Amino acid sequence: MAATIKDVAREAQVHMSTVSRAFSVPHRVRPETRTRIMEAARRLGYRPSRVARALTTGRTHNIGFIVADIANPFFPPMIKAAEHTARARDYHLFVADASEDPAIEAELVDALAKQVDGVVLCAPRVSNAKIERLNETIPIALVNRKMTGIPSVTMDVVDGSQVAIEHLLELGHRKIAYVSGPRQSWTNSQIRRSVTSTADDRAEVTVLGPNTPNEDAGLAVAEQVASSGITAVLAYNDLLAIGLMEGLHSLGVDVPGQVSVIGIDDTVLARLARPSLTTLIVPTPDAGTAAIDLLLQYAAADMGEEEPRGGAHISLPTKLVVRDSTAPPPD
Amino acid sequence: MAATIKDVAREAQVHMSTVSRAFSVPHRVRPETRTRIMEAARRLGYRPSRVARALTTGRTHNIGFIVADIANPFFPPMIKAAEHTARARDYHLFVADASEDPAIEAELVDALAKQVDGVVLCAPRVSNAKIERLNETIPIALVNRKMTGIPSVTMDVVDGSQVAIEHLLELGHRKIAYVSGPRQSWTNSQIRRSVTSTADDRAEVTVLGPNTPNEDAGLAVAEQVASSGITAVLAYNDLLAIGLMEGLHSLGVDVPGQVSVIGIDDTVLARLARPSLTTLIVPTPDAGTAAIDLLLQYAAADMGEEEPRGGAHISLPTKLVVRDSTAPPPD
DNA sequence: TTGAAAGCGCTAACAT
DNA sequence: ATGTTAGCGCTTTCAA
Repeated sequence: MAATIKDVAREAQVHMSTVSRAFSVPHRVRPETRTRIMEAARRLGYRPSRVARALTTGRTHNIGFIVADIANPFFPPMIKAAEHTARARDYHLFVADASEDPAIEAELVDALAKQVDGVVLCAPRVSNAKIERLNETIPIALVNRKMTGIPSVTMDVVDGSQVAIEHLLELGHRKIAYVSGPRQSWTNSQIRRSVTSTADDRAEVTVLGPNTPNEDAGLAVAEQVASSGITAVLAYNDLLAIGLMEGLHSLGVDVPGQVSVIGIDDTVLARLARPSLTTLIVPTPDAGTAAIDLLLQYAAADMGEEEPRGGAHISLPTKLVVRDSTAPPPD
Repeated sequence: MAATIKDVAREAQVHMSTVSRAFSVPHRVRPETRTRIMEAARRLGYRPSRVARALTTGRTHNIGFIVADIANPFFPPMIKAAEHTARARDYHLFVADASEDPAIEAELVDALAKQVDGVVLCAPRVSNAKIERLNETIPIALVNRKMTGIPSVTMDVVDGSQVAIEHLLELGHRKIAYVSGPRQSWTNSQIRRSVTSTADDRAEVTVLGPNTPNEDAGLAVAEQVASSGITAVLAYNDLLAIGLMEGLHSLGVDVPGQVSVIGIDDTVLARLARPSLTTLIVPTPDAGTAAIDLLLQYAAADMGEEEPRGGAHISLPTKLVVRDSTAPPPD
């Protein structure tokens, strides 16, 4: 059996509360006593039990990190950064995959609520109302969704898709499609709106979707694109864009010769695809880090350490990277 | 404040121990009482505290899942499957990223030990001796490493790389290189050995490396490949293979015209790369699932519920998928 | 079938 | 600066 605080106390000839202090408020115990305790702890291989600690303090030092789909290459860099940041703050990360399902998402929050100090919801598919309700149980931070009263970090896709559309316009495209993502995605609605308003009367915009944000869905939408006279498309993400390119390729439609394609996210795939994909760089690692910090700050406030502020919002800049999938439209 | 077992007890007019039973051993409480309790619990929105439960039972219902690099596309599908499997067994997953660093790996196990029932080490970089020692603290299961006395699941890369080399041999290659992965990787040594013994005296084999298993390292090794008369290479993983292809491309070396390249893992990238990458399919999701089940089984035994068996080992089959990066050598 | 009581490992007043 | 004590929310003997 592993050593407990009691064992250390006996070994160091002090009371257990002194051992406790030595670990949690070191400066409140005499240096010599402290070293004696630390020595004893080391000899016994003692590590404080975070579980027991959580029970008394009410803080678990754990964070829930819920994503729509771990296998979507958009998320891993974000998870990685979040995990590193959390660890640097002495927090551990529960990672859970909601399979793009709002119900699972909510259930996951409930299931984790009792053993985390907060949860970050990445690209949540669940409704605002539900998030509101969940946030009453447990502090929540959002990534890729903005809600008043809840800390959140988003990527500036409004600006980004505007830049993307301008790029297409400059190339001379006048029939543009937006290959939409999931209906429940906040980002998706932001992009759609931005695309429409940017094109305004300078180009005709068709919205294709909603779609599950994966390659297969992109593949499936190729036919519509090919048969509609569209010369350029912006897709909700790289996965859809790449699927679309494959679909167009097998339909004998040349990219970018006949149709230009732009993705969003700049996942590893974008650079590797042929033609390489023009896409929007979104700073996913920064988002992961920012979300953790925001949550921790918010959760601390929630514990009464300071006034809750709630509504902090961080918007991260995006950047268009032009590669080989965009060109002027055919004559 | 969230409802506790006490609140439910009061609401249902029973003693808290009865509530406890209603949740953990339902059949040991009278049906009517049970429904009354469940009703009360529902009304109060009660969820048992896993933290408190862990303190008494000694089982946290959490699992640690430590990978070398979350951002390496090899891992996400495995993490996803593991998380789903764990959840189906009522377990939550701590995911941690060891950054390919043995020291961090060990530290992570120690840090998590107190709040998990076991940890699965994926592609561990840490030494056997250290794993042995860690396993005394907390049940461990291994992925991509075989050790007597510790449950593990590996991919059959010995067979796989044999098949890969035979493929190259059949195409007529006689000067082959193995672009090695990290020195501490068990899989790496397995492959290296298998490559050498398969080629035997039928081809000359050069080992290039060790290398960090990423694109940059692959890129860096291109020059050596180009200048050595090698006509085919098997790489430790897809990342290295793809980096190598890029490197060769920028050196003006044609793949597969002048040099054939084979990867391992069949990550999403392999199909997308140009030329598309011939590679070994390894069943990462199955590995994730198997690891969780093995660990849980082992951990249960460890708690005295049955005789510990320890050494279970599962080997998952691999399969060569031939794409466009392999061809006969130049005349 | 249910209740009473002890205790899991730790922290946090409070007392000394 | 350190010891005492109560208690976090739950499970688990032991009694009734």
